[in-house]
Amino acid sequence: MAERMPRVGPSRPTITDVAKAAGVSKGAVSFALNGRPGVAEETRARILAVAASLGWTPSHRARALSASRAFSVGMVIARPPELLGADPFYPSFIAGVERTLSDRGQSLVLQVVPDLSVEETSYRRLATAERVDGVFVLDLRLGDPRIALLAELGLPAVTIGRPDVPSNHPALLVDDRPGVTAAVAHLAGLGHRRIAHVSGPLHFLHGSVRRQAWEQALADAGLTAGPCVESDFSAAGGAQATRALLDTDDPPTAIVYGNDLMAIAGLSVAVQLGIRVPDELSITGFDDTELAGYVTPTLTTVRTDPFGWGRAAADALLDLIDGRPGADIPTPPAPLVVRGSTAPPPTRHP
Amino acid sequence: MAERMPRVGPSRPTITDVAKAAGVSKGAVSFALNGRPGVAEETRARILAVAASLGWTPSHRARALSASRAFSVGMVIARPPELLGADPFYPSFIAGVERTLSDRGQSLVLQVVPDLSVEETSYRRLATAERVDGVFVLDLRLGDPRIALLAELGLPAVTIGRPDVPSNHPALLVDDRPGVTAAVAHLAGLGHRRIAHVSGPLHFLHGSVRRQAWEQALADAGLTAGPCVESDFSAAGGAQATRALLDTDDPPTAIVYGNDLMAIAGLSVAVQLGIRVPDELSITGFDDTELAGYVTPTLTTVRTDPFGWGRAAADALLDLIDGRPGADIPTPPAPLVVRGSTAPPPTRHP
DNA sequence: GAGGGACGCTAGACCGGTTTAGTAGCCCGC
DNA sequence: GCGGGCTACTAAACCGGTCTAGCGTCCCTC
Repeated sequence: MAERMPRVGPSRPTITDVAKAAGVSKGAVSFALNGRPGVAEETRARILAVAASLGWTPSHRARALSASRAFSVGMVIARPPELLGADPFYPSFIAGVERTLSDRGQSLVLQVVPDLSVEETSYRRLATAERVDGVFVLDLRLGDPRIALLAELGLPAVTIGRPDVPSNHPALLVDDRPGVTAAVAHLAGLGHRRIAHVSGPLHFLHGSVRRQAWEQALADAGLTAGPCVESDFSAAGGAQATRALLDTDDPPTAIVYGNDLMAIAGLSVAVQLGIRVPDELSITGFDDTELAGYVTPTLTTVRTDPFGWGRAAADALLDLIDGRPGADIPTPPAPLVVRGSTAPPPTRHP
Repeated sequence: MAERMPRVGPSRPTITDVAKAAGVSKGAVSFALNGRPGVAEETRARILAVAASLGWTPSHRARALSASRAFSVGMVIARPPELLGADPFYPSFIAGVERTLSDRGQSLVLQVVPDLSVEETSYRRLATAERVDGVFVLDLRLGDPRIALLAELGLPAVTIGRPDVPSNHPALLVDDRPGVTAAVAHLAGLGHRRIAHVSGPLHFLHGSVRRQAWEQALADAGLTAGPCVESDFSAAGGAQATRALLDTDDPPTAIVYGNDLMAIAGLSVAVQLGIRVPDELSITGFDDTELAGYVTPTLTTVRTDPFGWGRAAADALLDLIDGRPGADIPTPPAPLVVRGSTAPPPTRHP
């Protein structure tokens, strides 16, 4: 491996060059540039002027080595690539993270791995090579093994959602329950009695929490739990689950989906089966993706804020890394956005 | 800023620790670990054994400083966050990039900026802080200013698509034309004569190239260019453009969209207007996103391979950084996937 | 007028690797 | 028996910053 590129021109000025040009020592330059006391105001101004005229910029690498800091945070996404594209969560979340990071001079190191089998390796690599100062933990799972792994690695972390195993990481408290509860209450209020659910994978905390919220909301409304199909947050899975739900003797009059992608695919299945939405079947999603407002009928769904979560999570992680451990961060409950895909159920015996 | 974290336990072993434990010098350890000649086979084995028993792992930071390499590549995405999520291109592309990078021990530094006004700053920051060894250039624009910027910064780069300004960066030759041509030919073959286009922003190379290909394909089929509406690759834009096209005296019988998202939104608009697809209107997309197969009717579209492009682009960039400049990389033409949204046009005067 | 700070700065260690210059030891040939 | 070349290794410079110890100098104080 050719690790050394041939330097083309005169290389960038270093702090030593600035020191020489200003007639002071390296240390003085470092102090001046970092705004530390111990340098006369006049000297500081001169040093800054020289640095500017030389076009000096700090070397990230040297600072990283010297300060034992990577000035970067990491994120490991373990999803098969074909699933990754369809879900708009990550791009929005990352955009939010970046907003905070660039404000604070840090950067994001992203790792995408195809599945859980290499996930641990990926975290280990980030940690042992000291490429990052901390990580985000997303897509929490039941009894998530990453909590122990991160403790072992001594890597600061912020979880998105509160894990169900003891952890001392600050958590961004994303609670999906109010959204699901609102959706179910909305449907129950319209008169629905058989309200089904198409969930995400139940080993995911968000998959399982949404499912539980659906069940609880039904109980609260005095309804018996309708059928629930565990799916995988994909369009294909949503379509398949919908077919399974509708192809029964006593199909539900409403389906609460774990995310928009499955809901949109389910909507399409209903159309294919000649079931009119929302007249004969009501549908709700979760996420409020852009497309939710542009399908027919438009999709009633729960509006989440991955961008805002990304910002908040990044702030929390950087504070933690800077030695200011914070408490868990609350997020506002996600509101239900009522659109065209929900309506009163058909009267049973017209 | 607290740049130094309190060290909790005994810190990780360094190459010096290994040297001491093995009774040799630092240099010998470095040579042994890097498989260089000049170390007796027996000594090398002993050093490796000691390193392993101490749990030594290389420090990325130290290597970066010493080798004047970041061992990272960068990617700047300039899109408003709300648009970023809807388009599955980037996640898939990044997944492909990562596959190559992790194989080759590099990592990806991602920057997301809300719009073009801060794009230049973002590239400059990556370059001047020497955070990355090279970058990908995506979403090429007409007369793209980044080509000159990267030349000024001396930053190795690989473009996705060939820019229309002179550049000495290797390009991943993504040609959207065959896909669009196939779509138009398919429609013309079905008997369509008025084939419209909803394009992406024309200042983007891919937006403009797809539009030109549509125009050329119409000419090749002996048809006059139908109406074209410039849109923005978003669902909202696609819906609006579709309404504009269909709300005329002589609406097209087919619409070729610049991407799937606009096509799906357009499909929905047609349904709302009571226009049956594909009986009264044929529709084609571009991308073959997951949802394309799960809307009703299923979407005829052009299948692109962002994952494969990511892999190839990353390989090319790393080769370039390693001093092995490569030629432009061809990619196979994107095939048309014929599904349910295209059919012969209605007979004009039944 | 001597002792004691505070200030302003310098010299140099340090982070953890890579890499070059130099040296000891060995075998070889003439 | 001695010069020459090769092998295997050591010592130390280097990458570009941060940070500590220390040293004049000036001013204040008693």
